[in-house]
Parts: sequence; structure tokens; C-alpha cells
Amino acid sequence: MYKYSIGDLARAAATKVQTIRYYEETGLMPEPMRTAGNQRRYDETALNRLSFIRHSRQLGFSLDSIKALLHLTDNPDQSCQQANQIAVEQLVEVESRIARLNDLRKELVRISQSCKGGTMADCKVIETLSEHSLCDCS
Amino acid sequence: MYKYSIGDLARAAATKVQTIRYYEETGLMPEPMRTAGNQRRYDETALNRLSFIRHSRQLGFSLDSIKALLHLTDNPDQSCQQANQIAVEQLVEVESRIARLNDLRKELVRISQSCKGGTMADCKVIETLSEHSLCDCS
DNA sequence: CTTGAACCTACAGCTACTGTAGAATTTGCA
DNA sequence: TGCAAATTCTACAGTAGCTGTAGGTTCAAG
Ligand SMILES: [Zn+2]
Ligand SMILES: [Zn+2]
Ligand SMILES: [Zn+2]
Ligand SMILES: [Zn+2]
Repeated sequence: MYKYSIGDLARAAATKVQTIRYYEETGLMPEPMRTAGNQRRYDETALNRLSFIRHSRQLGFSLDSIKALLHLTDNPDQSCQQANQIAVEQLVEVESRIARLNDLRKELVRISQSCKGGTMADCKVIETLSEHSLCDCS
Repeated sequence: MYKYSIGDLARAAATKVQTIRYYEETGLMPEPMRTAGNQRRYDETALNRLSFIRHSRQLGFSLDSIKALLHLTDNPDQSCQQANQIAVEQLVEVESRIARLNDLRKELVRISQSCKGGTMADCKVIETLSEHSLCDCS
């Protein structure tokens, strides 16, 4: 039943051992069973929870958002509106990051195209990097 | 000549006072003149340098990259190849971030569309958030 | 039963700032 | 000139989300 050591869990969820302990410290993962010798032992439920956390992290959710989502799932009678709201907020956030990065990309293209080779004295890269007036970046 | 207090400089470059002191600590900004009462006083050169740093930061360059760029400009006889290389690396980095965020966006859309309202027990948001198998995210 | 891998706690360090405390200085106004 | 308010000074702690290290203990294979 409690078959996973912390290292097993780490391997199974592609995480570092310290990260799991960190999640426990910060209340994202519950305190697991311990062996007589004080080592952590986990079950399938813990693995599912950790996988959920890791995947949400890969999607860019903050630990606070993940904590909120996990809290909501612990109360299955609640409306799912809040959970969906968190997802939508994350979507909005990702979309605005994309928009911003697209602006940056444009500017970086302009900057690297301004280099025609030569010495620093002649090169326009630094100069162009200084000119905020020509750019859209916030 | 040395007309700017640290607060003036902060206002002029849209920075916080502490950030300027931090840049000084970490060697990005040189140590400025001081008044008899030990307060920092800056000139136009310092403002230019700070503006360069701030704009580069907005473009996503790390402080290390900025330090390298500043070091290169201090040696105007050098080839500009390294400077351009730093800019191109940053461009590549930004492009890969955009690509990744586009994947995330797709997945977040899928997730938020899976919610049809109801209770947490019925809602597919959490479930879909757990399913890494259906997604492209690394 | 030994040995080496994995585990334990506790703490420091990473990036790039930001905030705070408590003291000193500067500045504007009467 | 005098005084209060704003600004500055240093030093240090805190933020997110881990990651790495030291020094010691426990587990599992042979
Ligand atoms: Zn060039
Ligand atoms: Zn710009
Ligand atoms: Zn729902
Ligand atoms: Zn995914």
C-alpha cells in the first residue's frame, strides 16, 4: 500500500526529491506515513497529487493557484466556477505574455539585423538597444 | 555636472531607488560621486547607462548578458560579433518561449472549454488538468 | 553482516529585485 | 536662520520556486 519511497515518487513524477519535501513544507503535499526509521512512504494518491501539481506547474500555474485548485477538489460539492476561473485567468495571463514576447521578438529582430559586422565603435547593436523610442515594448 | 540625486535618476529612468543601489552593488552601475554628506550624485552618463540597462531588462536580457554588453562597449575596438551573438541568443530564447507558451495556450483553452458548469465532482477542469497524456506540453 | 545507495534535517544560494528599520542629510519655507 | 518634511544612507530580510550542500542515519542487496 505505502510502497513508494520519496525517490520512487520523484522518479515517477519526474521531480527532484527536494522539490517534494518543499511541497510538503509549503502544504501542497500532505505529510506522508513514515517508516520506523523516519523515512517517508507514499501511496498512489500521493503520486496522483504530485503529478497534478507538476503538470499544473508546467502549464504555468503558481503554487498558490494550485493550492486553491487542490483545496477545491477536496470539497467536491462546491461549484466548479472558481476552478474554471483560475484556469481562465491563467489563460489570460499566458496570452498576455505571448503578446508581450511577440513585441520583444520584433525588437530583437530589428536589433540583430542592425549589426553589419565591424567593431563595437561602428556597431549599431548597442545603439539600437539603447533606443527605446523606436520600440513598442512597455 | 553631477546634478542627479538617486531619486532624480530613479524618476528619470523609471526605476526604484533600491534597484539602482542594487545595480551598483552588483557592478552594473559604477560607484558615483558623493556629497559631503555621503549622498550619491549622478551625471548624464550614469543616466544613459541606467536607461540602457532598464531597456535591456525590458527586452528580457539577464543582468549577466547586460554586464557582458556593457563590458564590450567599454572596449570599442573589439569586434562586435560577441555583442550581436548575445542579441541573437536572446532572440532565440524569446522565440522558444513564445513557442512553448503557444502550446500552453492550446492546452489551457482545451481545459477551460471542458467546464460545462456544475459541481467540482462533475467538472472536467481538474480531470483535464491532470491528463498530461492529451497534451503537447513538455 | 557489511557496504553503498538512498534517506533525514537544516540551512545557504539562486535571480532580480522589493521592502523595512532606524539614523543622517538635504530642502523648502517662514 | 530655524525647523519640519522629504529624501537618502546602510544593512538586512523577504519574495517565488526551487536547488544544492553538509553531516549524519537508515535501508536493501549480496
Ligand atoms: Zn555589429
Ligand atoms: Zn523597447
Ligand atoms: Zn466546471
Ligand atoms: Zn501538458
